[in-house]
Amino acid sequence: MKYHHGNLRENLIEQACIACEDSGWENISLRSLAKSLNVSQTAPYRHFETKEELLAEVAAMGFMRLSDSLKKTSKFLDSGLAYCEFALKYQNTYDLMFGTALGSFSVYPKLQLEAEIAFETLRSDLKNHFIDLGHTNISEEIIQEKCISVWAFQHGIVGILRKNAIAEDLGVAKEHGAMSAIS
Amino acid sequence: MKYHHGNLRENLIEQACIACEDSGWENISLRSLAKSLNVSQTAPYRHFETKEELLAEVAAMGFMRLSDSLKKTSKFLDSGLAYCEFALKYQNTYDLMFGTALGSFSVYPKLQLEAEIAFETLRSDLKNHFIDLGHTNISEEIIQEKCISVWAFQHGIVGILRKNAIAEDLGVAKEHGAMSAIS
DNA sequence: TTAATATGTTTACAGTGTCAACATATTAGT
DNA sequence: ACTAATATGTTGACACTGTAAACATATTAA
Repeated sequence: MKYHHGNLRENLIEQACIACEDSGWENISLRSLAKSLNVSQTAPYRHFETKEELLAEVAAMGFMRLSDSLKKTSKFLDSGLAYCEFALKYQNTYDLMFGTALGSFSVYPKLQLEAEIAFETLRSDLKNHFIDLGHTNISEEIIQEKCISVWAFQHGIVGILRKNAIAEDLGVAKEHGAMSAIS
Repeated sequence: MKYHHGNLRENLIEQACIACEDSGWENISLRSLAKSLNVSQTAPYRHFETKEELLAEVAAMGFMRLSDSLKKTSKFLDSGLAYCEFALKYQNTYDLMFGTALGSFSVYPKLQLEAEIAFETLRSDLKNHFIDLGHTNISEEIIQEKCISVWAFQHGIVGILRKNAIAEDLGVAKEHGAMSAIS
């Protein structure tokens, strides 16, 4: 059950998650990761074919945590805020999840699965929200569509505002967020 | 007027733009860029303090081209489409412009300026759109706010859809885009 | 014409991802 | 229990990378 190191694979993911949030995915190096775990520089290659494969694992963990954050909210309108908070609290991880480090999610089944779970969480919240509002006969397609809108909008707001390219008033945008996209 | 190479600085930016769109900003290297211009590996450092400074220049060019694309549209509703088309046509450049390669735009005055010009283009289109619709007394603040919404939404849609994380039906989303964000 | 400055080169350092060859610990098959 | 297969780890190497320091020369300004 126990090989040389024990569970190098999980330890690598764990350390990579920390390193990612600490200093961004671009500054993660397999070599320093390996060194910090007292293991040779090429040891990670027994567990990941490439660095990107490890990063995909880190991103998947990010989606799991996002799902958790979303699940903690009771009302849908809080979801938007929770999403924003997650994105701003774990900026570096968020960048990995939605940035260009990884290609299409479909290359990494686990990552795709976790991303879908996060989306499903939002979708069911939205569905309940519509029910609460008395909109009872809304098709799944429309819910899906609206959900994409909400996600995209929140994602866009977060991205644009973090650039400081246009405006700094995040508070307004946050409250504005979920509301306007589903109006 | 003519130094050793002539105009190495502009040539570097030019080649970097091509290389970026060809293979992504992550695969740009100052060394290979220098080599392709028949110049020593460290020559670029006489014109850019760091690689990021060159990338900022490439991103600024991207915003200039985005502004051009937006200016070519006559009606506001076409702006959203033009934005989407730009983002999808110049994916790698778009990633540089909105991704995590550069920090806050304000570090690079020229980049910030060009980004603001692009935003202003969209904003004036939106203002005219409201006028066309008969909404005559809308405050600048609200226009600004709505404009951020539109941009963020389009940005979000592009990002999410390119991930294939949720849905593939871009056509729907594109048409859906500009409309719903300003409803 | 001379001094300052802009531009370019050579050399070097420390770091990277990843491959190939090899070593050994663990497990599976007989 | 012995053996073969496999999983895991190490060493060493290759070809890259950004960028700093020291030096050389072309152009411009005084």
